[in-house]
Amino acid sequence: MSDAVPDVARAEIVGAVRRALAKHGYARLTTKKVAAESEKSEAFFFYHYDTKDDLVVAFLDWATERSAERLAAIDSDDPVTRLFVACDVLVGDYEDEDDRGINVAMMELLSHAPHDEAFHDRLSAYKRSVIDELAAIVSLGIESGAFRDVDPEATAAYLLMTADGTTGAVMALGMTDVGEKVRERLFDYLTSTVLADGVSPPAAFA
Amino acid sequence: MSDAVPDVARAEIVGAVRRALAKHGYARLTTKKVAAESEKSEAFFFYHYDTKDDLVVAFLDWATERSAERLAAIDSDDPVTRLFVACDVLVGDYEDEDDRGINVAMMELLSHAPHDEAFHDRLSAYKRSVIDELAAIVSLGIESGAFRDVDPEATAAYLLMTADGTTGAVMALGMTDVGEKVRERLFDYLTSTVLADGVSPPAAFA
DNA sequence: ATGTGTTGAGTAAGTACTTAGTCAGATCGT
DNA sequence: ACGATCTGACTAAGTACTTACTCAACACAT
Repeated sequence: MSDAVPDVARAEIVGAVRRALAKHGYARLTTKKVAAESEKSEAFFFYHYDTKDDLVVAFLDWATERSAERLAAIDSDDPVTRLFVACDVLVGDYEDEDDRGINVAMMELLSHAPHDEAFHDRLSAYKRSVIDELAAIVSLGIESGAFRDVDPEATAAYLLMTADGTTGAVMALGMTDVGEKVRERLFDYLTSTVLADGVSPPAAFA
Repeated sequence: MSDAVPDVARAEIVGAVRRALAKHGYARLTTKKVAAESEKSEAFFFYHYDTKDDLVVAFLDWATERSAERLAAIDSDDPVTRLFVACDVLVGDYEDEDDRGINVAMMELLSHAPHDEAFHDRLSAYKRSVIDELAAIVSLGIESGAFRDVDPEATAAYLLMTADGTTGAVMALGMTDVGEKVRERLFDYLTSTVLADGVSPPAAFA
């Protein structure tokens, strides 16, 4: 669909937007700064995309796709493992600088979503899909008897909101101590409230 | 401290910045748009504050103070009631348009915090103070025997992160259904994990 | 008269986006 | 085979406009 932009050009553009966002933030983003993050000229970006906003949307599409793929890539048949790993992925890795930049950028676009329809549409679709994905894991666990009979949708939403809030404080403000504590509580919650009696968390999340 | 700006002028300025942020977002905020939200001229704002950023910081100071006051204003001696009401306040009221605008604006400033030291300093101090406040309530509850022997700091951080994530998705994306579900789960969490055996939630939070 | 508050009319430095053109390589008629 | 022509990718140098911020001048209370 609408693949007017060649892959190699889009990769270059998305990379430059990503680096510029990490360095300056969305509010201070200019097309000049984007171009400065690549070897190409400023006009190069306007040759492939019509407006500055389209550049950012291209980055956002890439970022949401990447995040969705990371969730989908969890390769385990065990619902218990899948749920713990999924939450771990959603909270994010604040040691990794690239990851941090991408997460902060997505947050800034999220908070600008009320004023930008393209951001709003893409981000709410993304959040919905993550909730669906988590709810599917929860449903699977209930069927297999590993989980209690909780409401899958509500549980999924609850877990995602906790993860989102944590990435905000940790990635944007650097409150890593809070991040550690919340991660711990979150896994405690899964163990005590979602897992059925007698089921233990995966070894890595003790 | 540093009350160079008269109260009446500051109120006018903070109000105009608040309305401009609600209407356009931080990324698209201009001093012209701020002035358009008041009867005063653009130069009026530069007479009282040196830079555009100072105007936004004045708003941020007002907003964090307002939020902190709301938490502190909870008037109950019962730790159970105080904890439930505090969480209710933190998740926010997404029916109220003003409240929504303020919360979205604070979120946008939060996600810009990595690129703005003034934002970073104010917002991390604010988050810390909220965690402290919540932790104090939890400690009180433990002493009184109404709560289990949980870690006050970790529990406080966990609750705040969940509330923060929820306001994000709900206020910025309008996912009110998710908000309802999470609120419900959050109160369930308090009831089943924080409250001691036999202690019931306040009537309003059944 | 002096100081405090306020403004209309600026200005220099950006801002997103355009234009007119270069250039490498595919396609073509002969 | 070989030049002519076309096409998509790319850019240097703009353009029209917006931006944050300034300043001389005015109002008015003390």
